[in-house]
Amino acid sequence: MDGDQPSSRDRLIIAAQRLFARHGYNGVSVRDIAAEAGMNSASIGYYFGGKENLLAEVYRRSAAPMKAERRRRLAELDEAGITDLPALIDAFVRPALLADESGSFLRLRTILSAENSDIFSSLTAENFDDTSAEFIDRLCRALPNRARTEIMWRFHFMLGTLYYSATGPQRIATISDGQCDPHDVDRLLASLVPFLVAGFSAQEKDVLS
Amino acid sequence: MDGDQPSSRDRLIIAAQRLFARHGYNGVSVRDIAAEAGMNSASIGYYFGGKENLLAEVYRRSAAPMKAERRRRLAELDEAGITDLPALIDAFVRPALLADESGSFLRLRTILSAENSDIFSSLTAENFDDTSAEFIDRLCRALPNRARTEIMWRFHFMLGTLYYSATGPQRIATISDGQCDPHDVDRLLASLVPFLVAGFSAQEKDVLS
DNA sequence: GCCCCGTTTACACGATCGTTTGAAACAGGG
DNA sequence: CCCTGTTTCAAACGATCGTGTAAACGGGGC
Repeated sequence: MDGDQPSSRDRLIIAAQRLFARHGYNGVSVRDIAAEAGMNSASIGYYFGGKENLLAEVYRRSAAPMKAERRRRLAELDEAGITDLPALIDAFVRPALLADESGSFLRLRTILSAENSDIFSSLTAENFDDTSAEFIDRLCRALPNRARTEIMWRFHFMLGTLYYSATGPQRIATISDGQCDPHDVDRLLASLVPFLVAGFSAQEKDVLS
Repeated sequence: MDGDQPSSRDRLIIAAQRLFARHGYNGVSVRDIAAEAGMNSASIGYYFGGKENLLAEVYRRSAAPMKAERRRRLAELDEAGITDLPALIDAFVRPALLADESGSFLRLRTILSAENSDIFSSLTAENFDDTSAEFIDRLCRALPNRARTEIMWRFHFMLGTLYYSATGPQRIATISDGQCDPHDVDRLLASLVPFLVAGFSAQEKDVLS
């Protein structure tokens, strides 16, 4: 192991990531974060200039590896010439659930989207709009006789299954008496990917609009 | 129209419902709620004894019509002898999105699940566990050669698509340049129900576990 | 030795939080 | 009209919020 300790700045980001994901943005004070990191509460003003900037830093820090992993898997698919739907969906879904332990970043994003929708939308657009567009393009290519609008709806539904698995895991665990554990990522994916593949492949119902 | 004005107590609940759904629990102060209802902030202490009790009241008040509508539609199905999957899923999904304008109750529940997971789980169990079990039973009957565990996973995914449609609607609207509007409930359902039907009907992938 | 400068600390500021209080305003029956 | 119980109000409570400030710390270059 490398003996380098994380810098004070990093310790703050890590502590904030954990607490924000657990209790939301408004539910955590700068004093809480500083205490979790073992530092003085004024240091977050020193390093980031304020609580909001710390949040932005947490968001960027967490989004980066997830984006990178998605890109890596896409490149892998390209190299192997694979274009089938299951592989594509897996390449999108798996990095989101593996990015950090038990998807605490997805949880953070869900909370932000509800609590601070203005801050959230700008952060999301900044960090994810390009990746999403890329995946929608590929989905359209994998499903050539589905309308692009319909694909976008289904992409939207897929995001829902992803976020909810990270946000509300205790619900399914309760209902199933512990038989379904959303923290077991491999088991979750084994059910989620076929579910999504079938959903994406569904015949379009004739809608009036 | 009936000339009865809503009672002061009801006005507070309605105002709280709106604000909680918009900004979360921690993001709204009792003074905000009182102002929205046009009353003094002390009245929420007078009527409910505290902010948390007001939240519980809001939750119960919002959950009731949604539950009732689901039951009504199920009874309708029973009466007509309908047991097919699309009708069943529609009976579960539609009341959630129609219960109040643009699913603000789903939004509230998502926020609570993330912000105050302890309060939330008790409220959810109190208000929804029976309904969920009922639907899972019916899903198992409609899909007799799928394992119950798998059905529960897919039920979990369905909840995700529901909640996310209410929580993060702006995302899909942005990505699609406004072509997909999650507030258009009919259009949303026209895409969502076939998606879910296909997902529920999917072949099970052979999982090791 | 000394100073310098990036870091960390303790502390105070004004604002706002949830809640409580006590009295004013209100209603209706005697 | 007064009495009684309910509802509303302004004001204040102690606690905690995010932030700013100024002093103390500590290791490398002179």
